[in-house]
Amino acid sequence: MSQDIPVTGYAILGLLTFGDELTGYEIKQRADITLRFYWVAPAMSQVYTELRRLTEHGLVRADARAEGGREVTSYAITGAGQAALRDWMEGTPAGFPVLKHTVLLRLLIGHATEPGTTRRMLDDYLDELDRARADLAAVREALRGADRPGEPFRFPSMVADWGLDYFAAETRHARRALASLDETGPRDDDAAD
Amino acid sequence: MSQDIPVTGYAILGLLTFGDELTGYEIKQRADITLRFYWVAPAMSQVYTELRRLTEHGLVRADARAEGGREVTSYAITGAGQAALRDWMEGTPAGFPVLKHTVLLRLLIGHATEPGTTRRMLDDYLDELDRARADLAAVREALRGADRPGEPFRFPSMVADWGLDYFAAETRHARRALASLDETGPRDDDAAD
DNA sequence: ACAGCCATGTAACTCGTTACATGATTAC
DNA sequence: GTAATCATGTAACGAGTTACATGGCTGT
Repeated sequence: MSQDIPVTGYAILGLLTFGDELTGYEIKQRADITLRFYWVAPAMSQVYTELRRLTEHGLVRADARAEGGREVTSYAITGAGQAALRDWMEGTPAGFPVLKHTVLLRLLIGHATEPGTTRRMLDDYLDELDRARADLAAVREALRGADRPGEPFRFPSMVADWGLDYFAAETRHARRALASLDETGPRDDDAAD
Repeated sequence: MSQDIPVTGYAILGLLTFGDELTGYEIKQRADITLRFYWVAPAMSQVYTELRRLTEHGLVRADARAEGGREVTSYAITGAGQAALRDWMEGTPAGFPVLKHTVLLRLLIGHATEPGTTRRMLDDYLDELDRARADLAAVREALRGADRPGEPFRFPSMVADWGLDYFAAETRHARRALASLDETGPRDDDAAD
């Protein structure tokens, strides 16, 4: 049933389960505000590639219409698509999240550079975290009113709350790391060792 | 100075800053217990590919010797390698972590499957989290005694503590999501909507 | 004797990216 | 009129994976 579709394909399929018919362009936009936090923000070209594959497998239906002078194609999930998605969700082992955390990677080898570099990196990270937090918080707010059990945005809301807590935790960790860096003293030439 | 080296290359370079000369095989092992949590556990073949590239760029020195009947090659970071690593750490913008979180992705579209599937997934995730936590805790313990400011494992310890807190937070989030799923009632056929 | 670990690599392949290309519609 | 946004693709490429291949050394 569900063969040869990469996870991003299922992610796109998932975006199409919220009711609307979407163009590739719109899927990219939705991905940028949702998937981006937990999976990836796929490139436009990747979205189109994936949509073609899904169409070939019969998991989505392409609905091409002429809108003014240009061809616009919307995509809707098919019955087979919903079945494939369900199969995937039931039949795939949880799989541990993969974290590509450049900040932690660079903190790990912090001894290979000056403390100031590491501090600057952590400060930058705090800024970016705050931006991400604000973006996600806006998304979360937009879901209010339809986030109770049985309502359409229940699961997206749960995920958004999870993500907001995650960002909050990351902020705490980065602050703690900064504080720990200061333990040596702002200029680290006396108390070391 | 630092051109054309993928992040995993710098990660390997970083592993070589802790003093030892390592074989490709040993690097893979170290990566599996450290990098795996914050970056990736590269495939063996990838480790060798990267080592060849680093050698070509003069960032590591390959030290081949005959050990019994077989050729064993150890790698050590060079001065140029340390400079390249420092350049990379100073000159690269922080870059937001990329999270490929299949569990969150599937929770996001939880409405597309039965509640039991989602519960099972979260239960599995809790198990895996506990295993990962135990693995990382063991690593953390091994660093004790050399984790103060100025000591060699200060930064690895900071990162391990960060990671342990992260796993703890994930555990809380998964439990909260499970609790929230139960809000509808263990069998969800009455109070929904 | 045989399994499991140590050690090194090649080949084929896939996901996903960046760069490039095109053109229509909308907002200022 | 012109910039931004909507919309769709192709081509080249790179990082990283799995599968395959080889062989010595070590413990039981």
